[in-house]
Amino acid sequence: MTRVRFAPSPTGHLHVGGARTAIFNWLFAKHSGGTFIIRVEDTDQARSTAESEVMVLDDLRWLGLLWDEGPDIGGPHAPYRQSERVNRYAEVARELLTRGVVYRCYCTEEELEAKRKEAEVAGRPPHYDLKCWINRRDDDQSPHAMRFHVPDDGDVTIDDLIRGEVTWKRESLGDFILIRSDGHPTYNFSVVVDDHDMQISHVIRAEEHLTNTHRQVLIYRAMEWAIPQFAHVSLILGQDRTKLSKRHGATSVSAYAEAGFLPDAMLNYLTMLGWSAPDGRDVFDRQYAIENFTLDRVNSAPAVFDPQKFEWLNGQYIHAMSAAALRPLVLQSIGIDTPWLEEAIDVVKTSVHLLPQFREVLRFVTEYNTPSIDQAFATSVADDLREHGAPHDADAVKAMNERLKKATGLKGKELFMPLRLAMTGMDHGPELVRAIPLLARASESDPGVLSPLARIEQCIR
RNA sequence: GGCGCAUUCGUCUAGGGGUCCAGGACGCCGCCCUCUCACGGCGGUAACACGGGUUCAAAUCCCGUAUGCGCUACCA
Repeated sequence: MTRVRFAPSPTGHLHVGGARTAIFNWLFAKHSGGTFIIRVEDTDQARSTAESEVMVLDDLRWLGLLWDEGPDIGGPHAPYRQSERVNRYAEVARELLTRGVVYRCYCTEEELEAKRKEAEVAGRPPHYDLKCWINRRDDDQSPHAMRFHVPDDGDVTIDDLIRGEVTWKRESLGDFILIRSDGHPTYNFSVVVDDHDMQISHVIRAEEHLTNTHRQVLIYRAMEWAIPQFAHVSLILGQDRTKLSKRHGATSVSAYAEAGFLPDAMLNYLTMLGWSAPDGRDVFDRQYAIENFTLDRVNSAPAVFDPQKFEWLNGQYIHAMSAAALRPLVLQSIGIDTPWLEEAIDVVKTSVHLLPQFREVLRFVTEYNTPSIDQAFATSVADDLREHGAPHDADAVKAMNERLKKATGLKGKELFMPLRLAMTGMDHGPELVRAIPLLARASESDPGVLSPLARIEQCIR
C-alpha cells in the first residue's frame, strides 16, 4: 500500500513550488490507489502561524487536491501537526540516548557560531567539534540540546526514484541536533519520526532536501526502522534561473487564483513542469494525469516558470468551457451580473486567457463611445433598423448587410468597418454576426445597454 | 571551501548507442481564414555547455572542466 505525504510548513501562502510537490504526491497516490496525507511541519515556532495553515489548506483545496488524512480531518496516525507531536519526538530521542547514538549538548549558540567561523577561517569543515560527545554528561537540569553522533560507518547510498543512486561519505557530516534546547525537534528529526510513524512508503519532496537525506537515513538506521523510497523533485526557477521567489512577481497559488487562472489549468501547468505525458500532449485533464503519472517520467533538471505558456494554457481551458460553466466564474471575477452575460461569454470567450479579461472584451456591450462616421451611412443604417428591427441572429444580420449593400453601394471592409464602429464604438471585437444580435438582446433585457438603433442614432448629429 | 544535484531550441520538454544534419508545445515571424481583434489551420526561426575518452557508431555510456542550484543552522 503506498502512502505519501505533502508536508508544508505554515509560513505564508502555498507557493507554486510547494504546490507542484503536492500535485506530484497526489498524482502518485491516486495513480497507485494509495493514501495522500497532509502533515503540517510547524516546528519552527518563530515563523509558523495558524492563519497560514488555514491558507495553505485552502489553496490545496482550490487546486482540487483532497487528502485522506490531515490535521483538519484526522486519521489513524493523528495528530498531523508536528507541534502536537513533541512528546513523541522526545520519546524517540530518549530511545536514541539509551542506544548511545545521541548525547546531550550544552554548547551555546554563540559558542558554536564562534567555532564555525574559526573553522571556516582555518579552512576546516565547519563541523561540530564533538566537545560534548567527548565529555559526556547526563545533567538534565542545565539547558541542552540533543545531538546525534554520526557513526564511523556513516556512509549512505540511496536509490532515488528520480535521480538514481546518490552516495554520501560519512566525513561530509558533523554531529547534528535532533532536539533543540527549547524542546522542539529539528526538521531532520521530526520528519523521520513522522514518516516512520505514519508509515510513509514514498517520500516525494523538493530537491533542496536531497542532502538532508543523508542525516535522515542515519536516524532510520539507528532506530532500525524501514527506510522509505525517496524521490527528489527539482526546483522551479524564475526567468533569471534563480529559485522562484517574490522578486519574480506572483508566486503563491492564491495570487494566480486572483489573477484569473483556473485550478485545472494550474494543475496541468505545474504538472507539466518536470513531468511529461507519455504521448507528448501538454493539455490534459486530471484523469489523464492520474492514469499516466509515473516518477520515471519526472525530469531531474530544474524548470523555469513561464507565465506566457501558463496563460496560453489557461486560455485553452477557458475556450473549452461552456458559457454556462464560465458564468459563475466570470461573475465572481468581474462582478457584472446581467441576463445577457452567458450569451456574451459565448461570443467573446475565445479572445480571453484570463478571467478578468472578460471585463475588457465585454466593454463594447456595457459602454458606448460615439464614433464619428459618415452621416449618410449612419442614416441608412438607422433607416434599416427602424424598418426591419434589430437583427436577432446571424441570418438576420446577413440580410441586413445585403440591404445596406444595396442602399449604400458599399461592400466588404468599406461596409463592415463603419458598421462595426457604429454598433460597438470600437474598431475591433467579435464578428458582427454575433455581436449585433447580442447587443439587440442585451438591450432588451438590460436598460443599461444601448440598443443598435440607439447607438446609430447617437452617430447622427 | 567541502559534499551533492543538474546542464537538448529564448522557455517547457521528447529522446535510454545506429531509425536524430534531433521531434512536440509556448513565444516570435510569415501565410491562410476574415469587416477587425481573437480563435483555428499551415509554414518558418531556433538546441544536444565545453574538452577528452569508450565504441564500427554517442544527445544517449565514462572521466574531467565550466556554469547554475542545493546542503554544509538549535530554518524547513
